[in-house]
Order: sequence, then C-alpha cells, then structure tokens
Amino acid sequence: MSEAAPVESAVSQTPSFAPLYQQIKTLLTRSLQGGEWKPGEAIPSEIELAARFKVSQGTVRKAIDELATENLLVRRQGKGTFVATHSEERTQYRFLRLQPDDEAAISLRRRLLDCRRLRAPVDVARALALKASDNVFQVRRLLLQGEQPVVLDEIWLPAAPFKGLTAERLVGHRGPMYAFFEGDFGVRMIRADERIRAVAAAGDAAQLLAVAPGAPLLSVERLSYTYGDKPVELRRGLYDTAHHHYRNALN
Amino acid sequence: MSEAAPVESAVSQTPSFAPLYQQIKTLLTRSLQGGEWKPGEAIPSEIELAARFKVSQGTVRKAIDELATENLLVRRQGKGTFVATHSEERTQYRFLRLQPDDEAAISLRRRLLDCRRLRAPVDVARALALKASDNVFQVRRLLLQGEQPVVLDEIWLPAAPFKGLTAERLVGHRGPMYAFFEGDFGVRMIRADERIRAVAAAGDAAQLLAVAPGAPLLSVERLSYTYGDKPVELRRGLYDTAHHHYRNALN
DNA sequence: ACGCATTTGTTCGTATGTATT
DNA sequence: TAATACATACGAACAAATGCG
Repeated sequence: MSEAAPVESAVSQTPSFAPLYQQIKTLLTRSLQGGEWKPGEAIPSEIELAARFKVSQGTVRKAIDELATENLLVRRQGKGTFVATHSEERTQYRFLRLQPDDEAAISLRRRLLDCRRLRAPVDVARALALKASDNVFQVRRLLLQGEQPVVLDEIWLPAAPFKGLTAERLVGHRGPMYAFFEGDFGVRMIRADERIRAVAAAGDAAQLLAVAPGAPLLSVERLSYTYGDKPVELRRGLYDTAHHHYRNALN
Repeated sequence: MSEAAPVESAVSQTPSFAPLYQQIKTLLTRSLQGGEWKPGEAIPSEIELAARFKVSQGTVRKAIDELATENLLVRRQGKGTFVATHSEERTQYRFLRLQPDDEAAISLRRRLLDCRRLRAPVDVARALALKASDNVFQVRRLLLQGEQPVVLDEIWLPAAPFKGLTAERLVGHRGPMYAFFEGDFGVRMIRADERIRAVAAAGDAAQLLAVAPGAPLLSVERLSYTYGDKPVELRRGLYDTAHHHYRNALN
C-alpha cells in the first residue's frame, strides 16, 4: 500500500515519483518558506501533520527527521517540533568557526565601520545571482576580543529583501546578525559555503586589524543561502589567526 | 515490549540504561573495532543481525542508520551494508578539502621527502596521547599539481601500530595514504579535527613550496581518530592557496 | 531474456516509554 | 495527575535494486 495512494491523497503537484516522505519533506519546506510557521514557533504535531497529509505518523516522522538533521527544524521531546532560529543561545555562532587558541568560549564585541547602499560590483552580483543594475548593501564591521581586533567582515546583501537596512538599526540590535536578519527582514540563512585562503594583509585591512602590512590573514569567503538554495549574503572575512584558529570537524 | 527484554537477551555488559538501538550500535561498533568485518566487506543482513541480537529488524536498522551517517558503514540497496573504506573512488579525498579555484577536479602527485623514526616531540606526544618516551614516525611529503607544489605535509604516527613503516612501502602503494594505513596496518581513520590558520612561509617550507619567504600559507593541523576516539595521526599541512582554496560547507 | 532470491528502502499500524506542561 | 508530543520498539507488507541461474 505504499506508492499508489500518495499522489491523489496528500500531494498533487509535487515531483510525484519520489518516496512519500520526501514529498512530505518538500511540502513542509514550502510551508516554512511561505512563512506558515515562523522561526522559533512550533509546527503542528506529527499526528496532526499525518492527518493533514493523509499519511502515517511514521512517514511524517521520517520527513521531519531529515529536516531536523538539516537544521531547518529542532525537535524537543515532550514539547514539539520547532522552526530553527538563529536567535537562540545554543545556535549563537552557528556559522562562525573561529575559536581562541586557549579553548576559552568565544565572545566578541562588534564595531560597525560603515553601511552603504550601492550598485553591485560585478563579482558580488554574480555571487548573489543579481542583475548588474541591482543595488546592494555593503556593511563593514570589526569583531574584537577585548581591545584586540580579530575579524574584519565585509558583508554584501541584496538591497531588495533588506529594504530599510541602516547603520542605526544594525548597531541597535542585540544578538547575532543572522537573528536580526531573520526577525527584521524575514530572511533565514539555512546553510552556507566557505572558501578559505591565506592572504597577506594590505591597505586599510592591515590598519583596521592592527597588523603589519604583509602579515598573513585567513580569508574566509562565505556565501549564505536561504530556502530554495537562493544566495542572500556574501561575506568576506579577514581573520587574524595569531591567537585564534578556524575549527573544522571532518566526518 | 520495549525496555524489559534487551539487557538479558542481546546485551549484557553494555551501558544498559540506553535505548536498545544504541546498545546495538555499540555492539556493532565493537565488532568493527575488533575486526570481525574488514573494510570493504559486507556485514550480515539486517535480518541476520536482528536474529543475532534478538531484536526487531527496525531496531537494527536504526542502529545501522546512525553508523551510516557517521560514515562507519555504507548502505547499498539490493547488495547489503558494507564497512566503509578509504580505498574507494567515491571517498578518495575524504579528508582533503582543498580544491582548485577553477573548479576542476583535484588530482595531485605525491613526492615523498623523508620518513624517519624518532622520539616523539612533546607537542606531538601530547596530541597523540603518547608517553614522552614513545617513538613516532615522521613523514614529510609534497603534493604537486603538475610541477607546482601545493601542499607540504608533515605527518606524525605512533610507532607501535605502524611497526614496519618504511619510505619504500610509502612510495610503493597506490591510492590514498589512509587506504594504505587501513590495508597494511589495520588502522582506520574514522573522523578528524582540523585547526586552520594563516601563517608566513619560513625556512625550508618556503623553498619546498616554491614561494617567497613570508608569503601567506594556510596552516592545517589535523588530528585523526580511529575507533574509540583514539588519536592515531597528527598531520601538519601547509597549503599554498594562490590557486586553490579550502572548501567548507556549513549546515 | 527472464524470473527468482536476497537485501535494503519505504510505508503502514500499534503499543509503550519518556519528557513537558 | 492527566494530557500532549516526541522517542523507541515491534511486526508486517510491498517496492526497488542487485545478482544469479
């Protein structure tokens, strides 16, 4: 009784020749994307979803399992299943892999350098899949440990979804920047790719990071994606790794 | 009928207050560690394992599922479940995240520089959890793209499990070095941690990589673990990232 | 080329355990 | 304590891929 029913009953316009649980997964993802459930909120219980999609609880469970391993949802026994958010303690620095060499917990102050709106440079437009005429925000900021600058970030955001972004609002918010994006603009980052290089400090970067010109810096270029593999942020970071390192786990 | 039976029937000396499928997972891991099934071989079918452990097929399945996501096992529909190995094409450069900037497939030549046996330096001994008096192998090698050196690796291995390692055997083997370790010494690397920094080229490293002294290089310190979270390799790599980058996916 | 047996993959249903409110 | 929701466990059936005769 596995493959006959699904198409008519629960689904309709979906790929259709995929396993049921994957079709459910697609439907759940659409609801997330469409904002039916907001970050931090609980989604309906497995039993409710099973009734809604006319499949068994186990099938819903398998779909949710995969969305949970992809960090789109968070399961909490006894409470429910929740839409993942960047504004919780546990996922605070979800995308920042930098750690102090002494294994202390990382805690960085932010200093905003500037926030401008301008025509997208060609490389930025290409990375963000924008037209050459589209506008973008360029945000530059420092992250400091104590008085010591550690990270210089240059952040590029498409102007359209971030309409209304200002330096004041950037400075004003508390918590991670991705939580700010999520709450104030409804843009959820769900995954990212990074390209890492060693480069020599040059120009104002050396000055801002208080290192000698030519000093080695870690260059981290991050492209962050929202639902549907849509790129919505290009972030170019320069990390001073004199007292910090980038940590990565290989499995 | 869920939690009463397991302890007497299948398991006996295991944590015991854990879910059944986790106990099964532990037992499977022990068999892997003990060499009951060798890398590349098939393990018994789910039904056989269910009979052996006196649990349902679904419970075995969940245990295998987790071991598969941890890359200890590989499932193949219609064929069976196999012990993961480093000697297959698909998992060739499982731990090497370096990629050419032009997105071409990576293909590097190896050039062995030296392979020596010596008393473990203190930092190496600490990383590998060895006594100060223990011996280690130090292997140094270059990875080249065409004629251009890209990676300089310094590899530290505890002497005991790698007894009999020589430069000749290192040069003689085909395929990834981890496959060589696996086949010739029975040492399987199952996960690794990396610490990444930007450093300035110095001394013979600059010469060997054919870069100017002071040029920025990516420093990648990798600690690889075998079963039971036992560290068995410390690898210090210097990557020339002029035409390559370290790729990382954040989820 | 065909069919059969084997093995994993999917789906359903049911019952019970455990955490939260 | 009771209700709710996720977590674990069992059993059964069929689908899909594979390999063999």
